[in-house]
Amino acid sequence: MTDDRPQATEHDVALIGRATQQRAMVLGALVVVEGFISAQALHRRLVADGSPVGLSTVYRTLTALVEAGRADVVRAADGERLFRHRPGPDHRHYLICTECGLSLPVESGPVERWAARIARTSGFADVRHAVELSGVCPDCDRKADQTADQAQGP
Amino acid sequence: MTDDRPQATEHDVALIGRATQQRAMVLGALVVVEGFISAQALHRRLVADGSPVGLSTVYRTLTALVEAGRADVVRAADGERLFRHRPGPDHRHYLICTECGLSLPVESGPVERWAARIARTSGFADVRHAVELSGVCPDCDRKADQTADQAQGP
DNA sequence: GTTTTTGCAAAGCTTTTGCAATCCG
DNA sequence: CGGATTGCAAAAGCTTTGCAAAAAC
Repeated sequence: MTDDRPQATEHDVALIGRATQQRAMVLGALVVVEGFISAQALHRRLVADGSPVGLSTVYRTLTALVEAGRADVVRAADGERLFRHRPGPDHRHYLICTECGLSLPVESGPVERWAARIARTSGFADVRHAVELSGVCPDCDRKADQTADQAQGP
Repeated sequence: MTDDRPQATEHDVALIGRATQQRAMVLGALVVVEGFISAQALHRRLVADGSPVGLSTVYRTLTALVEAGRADVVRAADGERLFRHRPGPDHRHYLICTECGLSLPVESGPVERWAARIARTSGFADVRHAVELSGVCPDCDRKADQTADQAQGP
């Protein structure tokens, strides 16, 4: 069976308006992913899993989750927005693999302190920071090396 | 006369291929702006100034400048890309006013060191970082306060 | 029974690309 | 000349929106 998926859905979904099946499915899928994913990719997953949710609903739900503070959003290099379920209330930063999307929380104390200091000393109000670390994770890097080897001849 | 505009153009333009009038105009306009600006806004400025450069040329030139390290690019909240002429060769971070676009370079040593350490310890390859600080500059903040005061009644 | 939400299709955005005409060297 | 560059228009992506049908409370 396929019922071992996390489903802290019904409860959370109410936070963004009426509790509908679609919102529960979108949130459920987002939780399962455990990493950043684009609205379109999430929609593809839902459809593939036999949960035919409309793309606009996915967008609307994700936007609502972000506004409600239940999801984080970052901007990929190509401009796509990537969403991630936010389990706790803290503000974190991630190191994201540009190949496979794997995301790793990183220790962000120094950046937080740096940003706080700039906020204090700059005279600016309501200072926010967005920090995105990206790279190629060990797995993908290994695969890339193998491909490169093949390409230049065995 | 209107000849007091910075024009370190002809020389720099050569760095991205042939020195054409259009590229000189795009780079010239970007230098004059002294801050972040979108490709479309820059195009509007050029047209308004009687320099009818094609929008695609603006995009191509800005992209080339970024690749050549002569411009920085950041992503606005709405996904638009904002470009800025980079006078020196160093990699910098800015504090950008969300109201007026004013940008201030900030001291970024701590972030650089933090990012470098993550890169070293994570096992990821080719780690890059994007850091964006934004807020409301003192001028705009003052204006906003005045507006708020008026709104709630004098 | 009313009000919100959905889904589809169409539009909106920024950005990229194809290709003939044009310009630089 | 000959290849690089331009400009237009069309295409490509991601995201948003209008509106009738469906679902929630």
